[in-house]
Amino acid sequence: MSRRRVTLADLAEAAGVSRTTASLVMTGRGRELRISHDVEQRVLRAADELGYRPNAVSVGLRTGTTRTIGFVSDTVATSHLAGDMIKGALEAARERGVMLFIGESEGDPELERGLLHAMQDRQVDGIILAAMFTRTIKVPKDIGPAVLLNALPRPASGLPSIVPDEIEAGRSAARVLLDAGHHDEVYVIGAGPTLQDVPADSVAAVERLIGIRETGLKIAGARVCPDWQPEHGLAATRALLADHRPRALICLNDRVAIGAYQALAEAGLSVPGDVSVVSFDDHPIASWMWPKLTTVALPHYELGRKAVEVLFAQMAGEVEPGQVFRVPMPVRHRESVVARA
Amino acid sequence: MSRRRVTLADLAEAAGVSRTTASLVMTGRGRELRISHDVEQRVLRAADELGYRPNAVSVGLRTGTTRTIGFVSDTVATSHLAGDMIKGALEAARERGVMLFIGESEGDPELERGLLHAMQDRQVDGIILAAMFTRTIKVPKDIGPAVLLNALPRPASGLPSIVPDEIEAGRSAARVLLDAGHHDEVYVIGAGPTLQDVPADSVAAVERLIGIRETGLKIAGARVCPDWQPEHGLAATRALLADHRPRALICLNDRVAIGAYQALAEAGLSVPGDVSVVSFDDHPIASWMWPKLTTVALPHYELGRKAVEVLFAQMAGEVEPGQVFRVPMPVRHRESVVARA
DNA sequence: TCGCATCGCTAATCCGATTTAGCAAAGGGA
DNA sequence: TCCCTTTGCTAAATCGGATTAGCGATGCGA
Repeated sequence: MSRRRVTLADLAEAAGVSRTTASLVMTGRGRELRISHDVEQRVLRAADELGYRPNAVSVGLRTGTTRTIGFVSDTVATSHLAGDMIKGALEAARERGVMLFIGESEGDPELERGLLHAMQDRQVDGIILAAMFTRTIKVPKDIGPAVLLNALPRPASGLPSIVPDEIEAGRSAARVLLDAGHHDEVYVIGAGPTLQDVPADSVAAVERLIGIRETGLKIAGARVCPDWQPEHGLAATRALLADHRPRALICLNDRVAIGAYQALAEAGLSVPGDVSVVSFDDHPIASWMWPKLTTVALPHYELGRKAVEVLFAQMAGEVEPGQVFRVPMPVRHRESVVARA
Repeated sequence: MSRRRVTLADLAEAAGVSRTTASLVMTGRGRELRISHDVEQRVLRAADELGYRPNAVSVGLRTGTTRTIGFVSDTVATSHLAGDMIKGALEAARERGVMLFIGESEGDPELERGLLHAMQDRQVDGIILAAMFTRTIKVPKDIGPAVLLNALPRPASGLPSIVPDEIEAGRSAARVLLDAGHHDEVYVIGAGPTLQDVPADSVAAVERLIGIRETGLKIAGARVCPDWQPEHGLAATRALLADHRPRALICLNDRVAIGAYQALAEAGLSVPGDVSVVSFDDHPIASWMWPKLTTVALPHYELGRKAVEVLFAQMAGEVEPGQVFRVPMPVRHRESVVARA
């Protein structure tokens, strides 16, 4: 039904010129290569009439660049938490006329290799290696131009990294409470009080704690969670409330905060009247909770954008080997923190 | 640093044969074209040693098929709700050795055209046109092999569609209540009682209502919501409770149910003790609510898988023009429904 | 008028594979 | 021994562009 695609040869014939000339005009090198204004117009008009669009596969083969990048993640692509990362990458890519391949390795190195190969075979211009949770990863050999998103290379690899600025986020959370007059009776749920008391492999936990402590906020106590799920937050907060009467809680993420809300309600304590709560991540649920949760947001969208920007900057030679880009985590002020009486 | 890729020419030279022979062996047509076992082994060994992998761009140019498909959505790709759709598509694609381009049109037809062009220019073998919420869409001309995901073509277009089976889901939700002995005093929140009382353009609302009513469940009353957000569910349920004392609620999605929970709590009613609640979507939040919400799940993952399967079936000529595939919506039995005393 | 530069365009090659057509050598029948 | 197949492989064309090298015509200075 639909006619064969219009090729450069068709265009050349329609305009009555050689394929070379047609190509020169279409790639904008007409001026440079002394094609007359008259012929140029003829070609452009024909291109318009025929609806000529160059075959990107052919261009890719000839030039070696496909205006395509690969986005390989452990599972981020489809996660309910971090889809915005893809969105940021997608928009930054579109602005550059670049398409995105996506793939999920599910943490399987064999699968990851396969995906990287499939992408390299398709001549992607670069690759974004993304992780669901901020962590260190081993970088495959011969990966070509690449950046790490939400991840740091385990042995230094020279690849640039883009990560959320968790330490500053920790400071921000603490400052939210300090600014509200909470100088003591502040407890931490999810990790702490020492940097050893954290869920396994959690870069976020460690850095958030560091940031919190740097502000000088006095941490009255803390409860670790083996994992940051609502039920763990619930259990940890219940345990805390058995012996203590907090005036403020720093929950190490929003899911933990859900559990904390629950435990506080059980204990007959109101948020924020009796206890102020501040958290991290800005999971969508944070603005559905009641009262709405004040939280320090993971900037997924910005992380995704930045990854593409850095990838291109790197290909242009504008990035130091191993450079780490920290993306600020903004505070979402909502209803769960109130000034201390 | 990393050596130039190994090409077919390199392989041929290493094996001491012509490029033709090397190609025949590598594409498995050696037998057919009478290449001797000896030579075949020589080529295979060389390929293994050199780590030869065919350049997919070149193959794409020559054969016209790229083992690549495009996934274009209004916004589904990055939505917190439907990332699983991508995941299903991704896995089904991987099983077939196919890569996925993704793109988001954000509902902008101009942007959509651009994305489709970018994909067609890259010679994708087929396209999945996906929608965030089930709805009817206008299908662009000359789209080539394509399927509609979570969408139906506005003027019939011959393209196959994959949609969740919302009518059966409505029946399922009603049956959950009927099975628990709720034959009356059941109210609907979000739409109804008639098929005109629905949010604009909501296929889901209409079909869920149809299914609910088909079971013969007596709907004691209903409240429409302009949009299915928690605050609307809250308002609608408050309004309902002002005049009525329900024993069960069918919320038309989980976000509405959050609001309903809130309103019930305000009114001093417990779930499920006083009021059973059943809902739709199985948003992640449903299993975090307290008590955990019984809900009829949108099978995002299965929808995504099915889209890829149908796309390939269609290219193989195994699909009727305009065929509609309805994917079952399973009930997630949790804690919000209890047998009526 | 001759030689040379410039102008305006095109022929030919290349990218890395697949595929068609065909060639040289060996085998088989008369 | 001659001719015809069959066997086993390869040369060459092709996909759709980008790019290099170069060709004929014109203009200019000497």
